[in-house]
Amino acid sequence: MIIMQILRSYVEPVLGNALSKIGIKDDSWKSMLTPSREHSQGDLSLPCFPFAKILGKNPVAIAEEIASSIEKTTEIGEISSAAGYLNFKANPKWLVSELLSNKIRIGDAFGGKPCTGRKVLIEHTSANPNGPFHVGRARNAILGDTLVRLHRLLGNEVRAEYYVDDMGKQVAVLAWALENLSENQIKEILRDSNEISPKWKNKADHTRVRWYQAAQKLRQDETESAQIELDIAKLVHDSENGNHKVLEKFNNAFHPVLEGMLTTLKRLGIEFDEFTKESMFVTNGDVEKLMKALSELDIHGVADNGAEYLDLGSRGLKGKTEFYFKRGDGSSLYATRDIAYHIWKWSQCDELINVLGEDHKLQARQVGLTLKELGHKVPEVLFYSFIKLPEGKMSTRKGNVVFMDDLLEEAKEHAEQIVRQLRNEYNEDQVSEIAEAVGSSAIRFNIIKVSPDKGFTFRWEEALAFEAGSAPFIMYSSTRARSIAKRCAELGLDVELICQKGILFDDITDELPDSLIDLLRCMAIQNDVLLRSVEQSRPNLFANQILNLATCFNGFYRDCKIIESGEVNEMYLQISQLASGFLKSGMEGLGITPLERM
RNA sequence: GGGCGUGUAGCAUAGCUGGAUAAUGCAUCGGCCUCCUAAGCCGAAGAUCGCGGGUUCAAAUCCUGCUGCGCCCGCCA
Repeated sequence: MIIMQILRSYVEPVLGNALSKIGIKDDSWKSMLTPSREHSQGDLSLPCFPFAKILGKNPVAIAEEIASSIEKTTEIGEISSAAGYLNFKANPKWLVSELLSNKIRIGDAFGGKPCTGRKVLIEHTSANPNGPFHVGRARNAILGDTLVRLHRLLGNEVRAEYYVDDMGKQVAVLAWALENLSENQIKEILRDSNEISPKWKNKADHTRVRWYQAAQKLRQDETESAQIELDIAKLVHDSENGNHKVLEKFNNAFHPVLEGMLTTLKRLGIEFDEFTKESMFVTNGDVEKLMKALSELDIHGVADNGAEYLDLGSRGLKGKTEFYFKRGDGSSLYATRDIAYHIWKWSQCDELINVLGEDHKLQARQVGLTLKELGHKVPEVLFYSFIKLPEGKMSTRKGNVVFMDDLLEEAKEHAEQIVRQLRNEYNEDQVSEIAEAVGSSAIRFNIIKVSPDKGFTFRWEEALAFEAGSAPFIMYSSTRARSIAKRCAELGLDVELICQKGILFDDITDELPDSLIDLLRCMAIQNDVLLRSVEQSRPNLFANQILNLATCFNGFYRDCKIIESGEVNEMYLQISQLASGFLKSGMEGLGITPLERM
């Protein structure tokens, strides 16, 4: 149930009537009737400037004329004009009764329906399993998981996928190193690098990455590299030809690393429904079939050594237009396998979304154009810009990197300090539980709240700021609401029963505090914002909504005492509980852990 | 060199399907805990929305040129 759309459905007929009376007959004004920019003026506004020319009148006068010709209704509480704008304000009493009517399923943009019937497949993260997450790589996982959660909140059936790169050079390097280098050799090769943190010496993503790094270093070393390159090339070649023994070796090499990486993500509330291995499309023949199909396209071309490509220039690609899908030796490339993967994904969903770093833009374009060429739909892609450090680009090699595991620990410790300071009555288990939730939620929110296409500079002070504008701020509002409900229950009230009662329009007082009305309006648009956030794949829009909701709740909390000298105001309690529910579902949508107390 | 993205108070950001006085947090200054959790609330101050042109009744928002920054332009992944 989308309240503001309901309001619109009441406004449009009366407004259309009024407009046709003064000579505006067509419907073009409908797109001009938009949510008010100036929040204090109304909920829906119509700028009357375009009518000025048509009617030969001053827009201010037109707005006034229309305003005075429309009668208030139960739903429309106020029609006013200001500076050429015609403003409609929802009747607060109507908002209260509508919101408390239990017709709205919290967090569900489509009212009573449990499901939209849409199957959405979201592929995100898919990081090469060769080392621990740093905050840069984690932006993908956090954005992707938030998108997954928001789609679920909307009622879509979602599958979260991790595409595992289990073949090719990167894994080959890791596998080679694990087989050929001893622990002592690693120590020697990496003697100039940072030591592994003792905290993570049992976490395979942190330990095995050293083998990977050592191998990378050796490969650059002139004297050693030739034979290593040959060895690795053979492994790569075998894996690409679907050699089971080699693929198993690769699997044994990266699997513990992937497990370690997933442990980190789990701590951030991120989980996957399915892992799909890249090698599957080689071993099941899909890639072979695909390359054959591509060879038969009009835009297909062959290089001197037999390598094959598509010339996408005629399909709108600029710059270098050749898109190679087959090497001279006949083997496939990463992008080719990715296309096979996409065709497979399309066979099991209605909507396909990929979360990719901005460095993949060209590649994604090539994949998209090729899919189109083959008669498939093009997936939607959420691109994000990279996270950098104040010192510059994040680079494991240069040691200029912040590991997600360290950030999580640091955030938790910081939160623990604050909890101990603020609530010395909590025991250590409580402190730890709260701190863990606060820490990981804050990290997530810090990243979600900024627009994906914006570059992001990671700063410790910001990641560890738990004030207004952060996840803990939202969590705090939510615990306030819960604490009130608990108090009411302690006073012997059946809170749930009271909330089910709703409230009759005529039983609502005419004088409602502004902050209460603000909270109502904020709740009224929540599902609209959710829908927009999902449609545009912009989690930051919804993050902002929940921040506003928390702020509005705090205002309501200030002005509307629910319990006053032992007496409970039932309407306030119902509104508080509704807000509590909106906060909770919103937090779940963002991956913020709701707490009972903090 | 070409393509894509980005530039908004001291800092970090929101707004960019054109519309009213450009919103929020941090930092700065001032006020609020005998009152449902002060991780909070209220107030003050702070912006030539990168620069120049254009379209429009109306531009932070659309178009165009310039400029700073980022990413990409492998028969790598």
